[in-house]
This record gives sequence, structure tokens and C-alpha cells, in this order.
Amino acid sequence: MANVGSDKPNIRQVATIAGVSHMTVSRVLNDHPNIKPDTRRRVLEAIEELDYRPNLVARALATQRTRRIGVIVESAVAHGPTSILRAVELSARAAGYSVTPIALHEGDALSPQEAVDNLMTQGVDALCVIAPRSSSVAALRRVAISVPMLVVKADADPTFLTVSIDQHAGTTLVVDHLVALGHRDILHMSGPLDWLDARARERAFHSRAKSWGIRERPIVVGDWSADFAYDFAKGLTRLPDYTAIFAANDDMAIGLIHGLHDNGFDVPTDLSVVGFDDIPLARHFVPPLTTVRQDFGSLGASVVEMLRAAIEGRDIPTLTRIPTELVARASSAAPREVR
Amino acid sequence: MANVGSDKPNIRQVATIAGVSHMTVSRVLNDHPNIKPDTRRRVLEAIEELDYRPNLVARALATQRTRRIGVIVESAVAHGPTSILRAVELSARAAGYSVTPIALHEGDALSPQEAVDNLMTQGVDALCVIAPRSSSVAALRRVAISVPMLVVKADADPTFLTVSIDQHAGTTLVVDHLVALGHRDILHMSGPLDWLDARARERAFHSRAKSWGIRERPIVVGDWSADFAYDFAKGLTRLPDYTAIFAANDDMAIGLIHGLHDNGFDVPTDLSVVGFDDIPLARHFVPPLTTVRQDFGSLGASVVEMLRAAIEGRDIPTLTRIPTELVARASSAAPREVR
DNA sequence: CGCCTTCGTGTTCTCGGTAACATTCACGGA
DNA sequence: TCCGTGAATGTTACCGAGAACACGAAGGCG
Repeated sequence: MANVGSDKPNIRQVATIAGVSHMTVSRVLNDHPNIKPDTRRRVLEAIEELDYRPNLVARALATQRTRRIGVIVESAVAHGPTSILRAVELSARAAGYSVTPIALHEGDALSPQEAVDNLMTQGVDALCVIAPRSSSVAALRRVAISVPMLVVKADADPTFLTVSIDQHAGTTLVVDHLVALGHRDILHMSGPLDWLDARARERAFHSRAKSWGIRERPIVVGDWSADFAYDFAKGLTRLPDYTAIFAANDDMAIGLIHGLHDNGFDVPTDLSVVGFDDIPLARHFVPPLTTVRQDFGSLGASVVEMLRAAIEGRDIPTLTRIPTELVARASSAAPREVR
Repeated sequence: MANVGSDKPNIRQVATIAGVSHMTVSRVLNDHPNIKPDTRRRVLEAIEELDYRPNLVARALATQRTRRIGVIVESAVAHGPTSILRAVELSARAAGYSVTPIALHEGDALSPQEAVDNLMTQGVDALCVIAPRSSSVAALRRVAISVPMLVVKADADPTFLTVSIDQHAGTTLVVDHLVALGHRDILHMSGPLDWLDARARERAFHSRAKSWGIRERPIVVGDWSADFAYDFAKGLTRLPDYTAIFAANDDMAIGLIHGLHDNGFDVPTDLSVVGFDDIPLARHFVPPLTTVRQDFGSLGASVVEMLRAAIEGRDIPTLTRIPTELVARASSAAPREVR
């Protein structure tokens, strides 16, 4: 290596040094068969000598493939989406792809269509949408997209490839856990029902609650934020009839615990609280939070694997489901009456 | 719009429809002067008719500019780096740039050099490194990099452009706050000192503590994690001499509060605890956490502005400092003796 | 021994833009 | 009238790769 030639070497300079045509160099780079070992060696030496790297932009233009995946993230602050983005980036890199994220911010004027547009113009080979709202999915359904498109969300979707956290199973774990502790009256604080994940958790909650024959009670629709949950809990004027609250994410669960505490109620003595996500801090709340853990790493791997298969035209399942796991901690306990 | 022509239209098809040469279309696209209004109109109509978008890959090859910024993030789980990445992406998009992130994971084999290599091969126009360790910075200093390079970290650096959170000012605010409450013996739990931000907070802490003439006491070096802080607090066998702990980030502060609680100590009655970051959940801990808020939004804007200026060869300051703000909450209060 | 493969490699074209230079035309001053 | 000038536009080359096709040499087969 170590040449001082000012600018970046290109494939033809390598070819000249190796005494071959640039196509031979290209073939060596792309592992074509039918290259004489000796020729290959000379090419590799020339590459080494010049410290040559193929220009990926030129390659992308020639092949019509950028090896880049566009990722659209709604609410990029939350733990879940952030972790998923990171996992996707990691898996993509391992597969020789890179990632271009676009975050749809709350107050941002950017619509899902515009985000798709932006990424398509950049020439991404595939699109991945993380944890969208149903309105976004509906909008995307109406956009004709010429590349594989995968959505990370609760339910299978005939229009797109789907990787889904198994919200249903996770929620079932929560309900079963609370029922096993003796709870028979549980409040669900959902996320905004426009969010598919919120909707899935809410449906699964009702379904499982019903199959246990426990009391039907209206849910409280939150906004994912601890602030909302805090205000709700703080506003309670007396100990409610229900003995447990299942919050659709850890943030709200934490807000609840805080609000209940400020209201003079104790968790879990007066009320059990369960969250969803298992954010790293969940075990350090007072009391530590019972919650549901999701394997973002394998989620990211699935996303990339499915998209690669789709890009390369291989056969693929159109749905992958990622398992969840209940993490029982001190914020949930048997209700008073059972003790 | 709305043509059904199968494949993506290119600039020459637009030219044909508009009855001009492709160069004229290119000039319209790039807002060149000296285009007859009527010609411009016809070109724009043709663009509309074909729903044409310029191919950014081809443009990048021709201009040798990708309008892409590579971002290297160490520890992409933490709140700070994540928020910064998001802010940079937002500002970049507003400036017509896109972002390619690479996360350096803990167990990951990828070295900073390899990350730079990876991004350079992709042809990014500039590099941004978020909150690196000093070892990484040292490594990067040894790499010859042919594009502008900016580091988001505590101190100015002659080698790179720098945007820094004003760690010194933030830390000073914390110490002053605690001293004003009456504390005269404060423990600092730092992050790993290989992290520049940890080092900066530690230095600032010592410096300010000294100028108040309060007791010099060895710091505890943590690892940013709540787990570490929890174990430390849980391991205390009796109420220590110091009356307050300043943790270098909110996660550790939370671990401390949890551990102290499990140890039978009350925050802030027995000990005050202050963090750094103001993560969204900070105000929902029990007790709510006193901490330091940083303006990631303007940080992202500064990063992009400086890099753009550098890319375009404009004059720029090589250092921008982002202010911080103390958020006083219930986890800090006057020490027992003062009451 | 001649023909047809297959191997190994080179030539030329293409991808979709921009840059550099050429050309045409109208207009104004000498 | 002629020429210079600048506006408006066209022509050609180029960015750095890969694709398609061409071509010569070696080897197998009838």
C-alpha cells in the first residue's frame, strides 16, 4: 500500500499497473470464475499497491443497485424504534448494506409519502418502516413503490413484507401473569390507537382478559408518554376498583408509578403495574418494573434477511414473528384481597 | 404527472419531450441563469408529465459529491448519542443532505478506523463522530482523512472541527447548585475515563469543587450503567460522610437512587443525587431527578452547518459550544445538618 | 486434422447525470 | 456594414464502474 499519488485511484489505474484491462480487475473484484490464478494475483497486488477501493457510487450507477436500505422511523425518541434502527443497521452492515434513516418527528411537516420519495430518489434498494401508525401504513399502501418494502409492526400485511414483534403473545404473558397473581380486574392504558402496536396490544389484552372471564372495563388511551400516565395516576381521587394496570409501554408504566406514589398509593401493595419494552432502566425503578422484553437483535436480523432475499429475488416468507419474554419484577404482586 | 412508462425516466427523455437538449434540462434543474422563461416552463412541464426525478447516484458520480454525511456513534443505546444522531439527521435533511450512521457496538469487532473506511468507501462528503472515547479520537487522528471531519465531544481539538456540549458549564451548575443547598462534601461518580465526556465532567467537577474549597475526595469511576451505580449504592454499609452524589449521567443517578433505596437510605433526605442528560424519564423517578439539560437540537444544527461550510470551502469557526441548563428537581435538597 | 467448446481476456457501450467547450443569434457601437 | 459580446442552447467528453459481446488460444472430439 502507501502510495502518495494525490487522488483516489480508479479501476483503470489498477489495470495499467497489473498489465491487464480494467474488466479483468472488475472480474477479480467481483469474484468471477475463469480468472487465471496468476492474473488474479497480479491484480490483487496492484490493488494493494495503490490502496485501491472500488467507487461504490460508480458501481451503483452501473448496477442500478445502491446496496442501501432506507429506514423510516416514526417517533425516533422511544426506546423500541431506536433499538430496532440500530439492530437493522448492524445486520445491514454485516450483509454489506448501509442504511439511510429518516425520522418522522412529531411536529415535522414531512409526511410518510415524502419520506418514501426522499429515500427513493436516493436510490435505496429497499425500504423499511419501523413501528408506524396505521394512518402511515394506509398512506404507504397508496404509494406505488418499486422496491421491496418491509414494515415492522404488529400484524401481517398482504401489501408489505412484515416483521412483527409478537405483541399478542407478549400481552398474553402479561395478562396471564397478573391473573396468576390473583388479579381479576385490570386496567389497560394503551398507546394512541392510531399506532398499530398500541392497537395490537389493546386487542390482545381484551381477547385474553375475556378468555379468563375477567371484568370488561374501558381502557385508558394514553400517548406513550410518562407525563400523560403521571397526570392520570395523580388525578385518581381514591384507590380504584381495579387492582392492576397494564401499560402499553414502560414510559407510561413509570409515569403511573410516579403518579401513584405522589398520590399516596403504593406499588405493588395498592396496585400492580406492568409495562412493555423492558427499557434498560426498567429494573431500576422503585419498585423495579415488571415488563415484556423483545429481542431487537433478531428482529433487525430478520428485517435485513427478508429484504435481501426480496432484493435478490429469492423466495421468502412474507412474515416473521419475533418472540417476547415476560420479565417479572417487584412492580407486580398479588392484590390485597388475595393475601 | 401520471405516466405509465414502465421504467424511471431520465434526463434525456425529459429533454426530448420538452424539445430541448438534455443539458438545458440539467440547467433548469440546477437553477442556472440564462434560461429563457418559456424554455424553462416547457422543461418543467415535461418533468411534471414524466414525474421525473434526477438520479442522485448519477449526479454524485458526475459531481464527485454525494451530499451524504457519515456518522459514527459509539454506544448507540444511550440517550445522548441517540438524540444527537436524530438531530443531525434532521438538520442534514433540511440542508439537502442525508446521513449514513454506523454504530460501534460494545462487543463489535469494528474499530473506529474500519468505520471511517467503510463510510469513506461509500463516498460520504463529511464525517461526524459522536461522543467518542479518547482512544477512538487518538486512532482517528492517525488516519488521513480526505473529507471534513467533525467530532462531537467535550474539548476543542486542533485536528478536527468540534461541536461540544459545554460540559464544564453544566458541571459547574451542578456543583454550584449543591453548594448553594449547603453541601460541602460531594462524591462524583464519573463515567469511564476513557470517554472524553466523562473526563471533561470529572475535570470540571474537581475544578469547581476546588474553587469552592470543599473537600477533595476520590471519585468513583463507573461505567455509565445503572447496574454499576446500583451495586455501588447497595454496597454501602452505612450512611457515608458525603451528603450528595453527582453522577455523570442520568442512568447512573437512577441506579444510585435505586440502590440507596434498597439500602434503606432516602433520597434526598439522607443523600442528594444529581444526574446529567435530562432523559425524558428523569422527572418521573421517585424522587424526580435533578439533572443537566442539553440542547441536542441546536447541536445537530451546528454540526450540519459547520460541515456544510467545510464541504463548500466556506470560512467557519472550528468550535461551537452548546449551552446547558440545570433542571433542579426533588432528588437534591439541603443536607441534614443545614436543616 | 479440422471444428466446436470453453477459458481467459479485451473492447466498446452503458448507467444518468454534469463540465467544458462550441455554436447560433440578436444587438450595439465603431 | 462589420465585428465583438453576451445570452441561450447544443455537442461532446467524462465521472468509474459493470454488461455485453468479441476474440484468440487451448483442448476435446469425430
